Amino acid sequence: MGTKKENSTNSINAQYLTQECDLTYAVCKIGGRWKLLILCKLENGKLRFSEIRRRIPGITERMLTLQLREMEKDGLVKRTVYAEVPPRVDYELTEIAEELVPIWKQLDQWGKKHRELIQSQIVPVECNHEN
Amino acid sequence: MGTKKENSTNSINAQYLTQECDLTYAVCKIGGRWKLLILCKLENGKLRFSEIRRRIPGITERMLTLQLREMEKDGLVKRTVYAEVPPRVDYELTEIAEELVPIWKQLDQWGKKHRELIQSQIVPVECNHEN
DNA sequence: CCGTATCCTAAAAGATACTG
DNA sequence: CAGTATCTTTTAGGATACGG
Repeated sequence: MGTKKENSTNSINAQYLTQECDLTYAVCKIGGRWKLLILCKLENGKLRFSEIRRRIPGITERMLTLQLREMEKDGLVKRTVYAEVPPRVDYELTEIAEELVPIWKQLDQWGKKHRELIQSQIVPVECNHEN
Repeated sequence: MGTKKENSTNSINAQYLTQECDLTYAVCKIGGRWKLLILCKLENGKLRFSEIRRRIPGITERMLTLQLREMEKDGLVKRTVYAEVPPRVDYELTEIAEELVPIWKQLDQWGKKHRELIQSQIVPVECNHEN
């Protein structure tokens, strides 16, 4: 105890961000493999821990917890614990996180477009007999 | 030789992307610590290797090369080599990468806003005598 | 000038078991 | 249900030296 560790993903934060450009700052806050993906699940309202989890195939509980905690700390999600048995916790976007919605929508669109573009280019040299 | 390695940052690519959502795909293409930062330097036109390098404090040649190569492969930057001595190489955004410009601009704006917001919240308990 | 090649460290992420 | 706690693997990224 006392040895803080395992607290932050995107540890770029500490050094590089204090005076760095806002883009780098933003990337550190919402970058990484999971964050945007988690946030976008909350786009339509509150979700419970297990609901988020089910919507993100492949994420472990540990990772989800880690990312959620970090985003809570960064003011991106609001965590609400209900004093019930069995326990119930839900997560929702904060105002500042809501402002990211258009960004990830565009990014999603871009991803789709890029993927299609790339796929149309990699027409294999040897013709695929499937078609 | 033959053992491919050290080829990809964001190696999430391989497995998770084939059928994954477009957002994850996009994150893999332009995520990571450096890519957006590099791309945005090219926003106003071609730049040489050394120029990019100078504009990104803290990046090593190795990292810059790695990221540029990967983005070239992914169709995000176009690399042009001039047969001169001393050698000259420049990089520019591809069309599909140009479409990211509004996205990183918004992200930059968001970063600025978030940073200010957070800073205004962390008003220290003990008043700072500097002001 | 524009990179590679090696070697290395530190994070991120995964597997698994356990708990209030 | 909603997490922690460990442990291990994998990957990103850095330092440095050298090369066409």
